[in-house]
Amino acid sequence: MSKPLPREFYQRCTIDVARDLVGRILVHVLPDGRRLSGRIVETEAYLGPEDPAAHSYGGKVTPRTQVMYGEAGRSYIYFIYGMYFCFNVITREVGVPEAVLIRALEPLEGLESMRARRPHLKDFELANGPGKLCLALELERAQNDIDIVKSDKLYITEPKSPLNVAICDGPRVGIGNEHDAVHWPLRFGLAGHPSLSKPRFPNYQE
DNA sequence: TTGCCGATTACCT
DNA sequence: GGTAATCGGCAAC
Repeated sequence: MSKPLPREFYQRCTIDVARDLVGRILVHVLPDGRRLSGRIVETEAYLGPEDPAAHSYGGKVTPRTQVMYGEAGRSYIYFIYGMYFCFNVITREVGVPEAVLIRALEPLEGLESMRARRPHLKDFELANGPGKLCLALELERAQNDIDIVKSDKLYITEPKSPLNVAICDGPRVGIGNEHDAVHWPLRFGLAGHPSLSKPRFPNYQE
């Protein structure tokens, strides 16, 4: 098994973590031995009490958001729109409820499994959105609040061959119209990658 | 290519 | 009871 990124990686400034996670590899090894993985091509930073788009806005603590106050390097998976899951990683120190949402992957391992579940999709479309990547990697409630620094089943690691591609940024997706948080450039992506989610990054010219 | 809409449920007020 | 860090289908342009 390749080495998970260390706790220190996630204990830094959330914006830096979000940008630095782009290009790295998310791995999920299932109980039956199947290995599902993909290159992270898009992320978003969520900045805690002062971020109107964060679940932890205003320092809110609920059964759902409790994980956000925990240790950096744990997973935060929540159920949304009655049908989908979203996968996040907790950042910063204990008590500071910030996280990075993983928004899109380029599928790398386990393509047969992913195609079998979504036969009508092209390979690059199997995980090009936060809900879709959870379907592709089979991430759900059971994977919430896992320590992805210590786990050998769910972790993020360095790619064998890093891509030398520019990282673009833009406003976050799906967070409504309140405040000027709509415009904060907290979304990061591998410039021009086919597996980026919709909508397109506005400031990136292909 | 863009935009609207319905699906479906946990969570919060 | 309203709404959400979404997706896929379909209509219109």
